[in-house]
Amino acid sequence: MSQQRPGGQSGQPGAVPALPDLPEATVARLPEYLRALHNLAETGHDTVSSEGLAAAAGVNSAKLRKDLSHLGSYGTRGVGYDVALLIEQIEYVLGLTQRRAVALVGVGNLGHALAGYAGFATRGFRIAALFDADPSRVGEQISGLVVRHIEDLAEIAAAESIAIGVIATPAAAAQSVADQLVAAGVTSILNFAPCVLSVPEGVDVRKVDLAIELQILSFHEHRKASLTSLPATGPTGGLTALPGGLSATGTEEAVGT
Amino acid sequence: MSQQRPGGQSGQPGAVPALPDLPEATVARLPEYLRALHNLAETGHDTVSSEGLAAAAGVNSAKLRKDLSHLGSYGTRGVGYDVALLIEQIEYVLGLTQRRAVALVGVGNLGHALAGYAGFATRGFRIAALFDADPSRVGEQISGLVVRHIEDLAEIAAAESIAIGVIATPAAAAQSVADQLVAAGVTSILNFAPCVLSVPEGVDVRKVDLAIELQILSFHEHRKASLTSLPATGPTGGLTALPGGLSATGTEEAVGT
DNA sequence: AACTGTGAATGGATTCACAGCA
DNA sequence: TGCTGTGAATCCATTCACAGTT
Repeated sequence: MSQQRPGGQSGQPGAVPALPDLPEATVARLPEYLRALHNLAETGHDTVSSEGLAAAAGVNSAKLRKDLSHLGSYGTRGVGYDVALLIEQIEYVLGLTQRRAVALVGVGNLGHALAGYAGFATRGFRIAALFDADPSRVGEQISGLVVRHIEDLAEIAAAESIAIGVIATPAAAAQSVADQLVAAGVTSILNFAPCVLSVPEGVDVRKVDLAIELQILSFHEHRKASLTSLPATGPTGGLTALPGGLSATGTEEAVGT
Repeated sequence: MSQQRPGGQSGQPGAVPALPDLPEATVARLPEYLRALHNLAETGHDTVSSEGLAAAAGVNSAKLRKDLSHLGSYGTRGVGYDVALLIEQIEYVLGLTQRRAVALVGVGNLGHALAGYAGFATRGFRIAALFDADPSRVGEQISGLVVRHIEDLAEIAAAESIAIGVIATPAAAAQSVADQLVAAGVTSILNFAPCVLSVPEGVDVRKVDLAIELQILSFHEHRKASLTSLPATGPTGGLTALPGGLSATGTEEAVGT
């Protein structure tokens, strides 16, 4: 449990090291832990064991402990983790101690829904501005915000200190929008358009493609169907008919990314 | 390998070759390759090199070749891959030779958007029915479909051969909806509600949590900011606003990964 | 000459199993 | 005793580099 921190070892109790560089897989799970912790806090739990939190987050406990150990986080042996403290630590690491301003570009079908999505507001973000390229949409009011023309992006992004952009435009427009976001100083992009974006070094892009998620499920449907109708191994290549071949999506683990 | 084409044959399972069991990471990338291939086909390309396809899909060429080799797919050395053939192979493996019926539960903000999302229709899926638990929403017409009460789910799922369900309800309702989907014979679930679902073995769940995606980006923002400025600070219980908010100005020069 | 397919090497992530602390 | 934190072992994924094919 002894953790080293780069630069200074003041024995400040409860202090968190600067920013440990976490494995990406860990980073991707921290938000899920955070959500589970908030649930626990609301239901009156002050402490929680790794087993309990792992169950609430849909992972196994060894993974959870390893993830938290990367934070340098302290649980108490024999007891568990302090819920409130762990929430603080994770929120700090994720940079959620400030409410981050987000620009949303594209107020079509999906954009409308995102603009109204309460989950953003309740989990650390503030949609600070809406943009669209279609003049007939500019001026429209959505969830208390007026849609601005994309040309105003740079100006507003600077004024509102916007560092995160969400692209909810058609694929054809996405690269151009990304370029404009980057030019306006945005360094993180969440892209809902079904296309690859190219951005300069130092800009992070995450992609959410709804159809791709369904296609992955479709693969598993296809495989399940082919397994039930072809109990024995298929032709070609000496397949292993091992029962362990299934990707177990049991009652405890139901999530993947 | 004697991989036959899906072609106009019926979806009779006995007639098709067994599916190779692909690494999950490969499965998750195949839809992206497929999208890139469709783009290439539309722009008149008959063949494509691993280098070219990799660029279009946003991966490196070694990974792409390894992925495709798992399919048993044949490119031609010295030439590349046949675009049309590769599309067929990937669509076959992903189970997209049939248009799969999908049930969408929850027609709130997000549900509305999903119901109208053209990408589902153009990429292998048919939204066959909409459901909601709120009686005031039942009967409403969205994108040509009438919203049904969730109680009718089992009946309609059977009639429409629905094996895939999408949950776009609030978190509080999601587990109950998942149970009902499973009871209705659904074996794959795409969950947009921010919660962990528990489902029986054999049911696949994928989760999309929009706030989590932003929180992951937030982490990277935080890290970028901490690299360019402050050394070490942390919350010691009382939240002190972090020094140096964020200089949103430019600065796309900085870190690597 | 150009490109694929793949064994081998590397690097990450997950899991195991237990030492050590409350 | 009950639980965390962590080295060691294992598993999976990525990358390298080149043999082999057209």
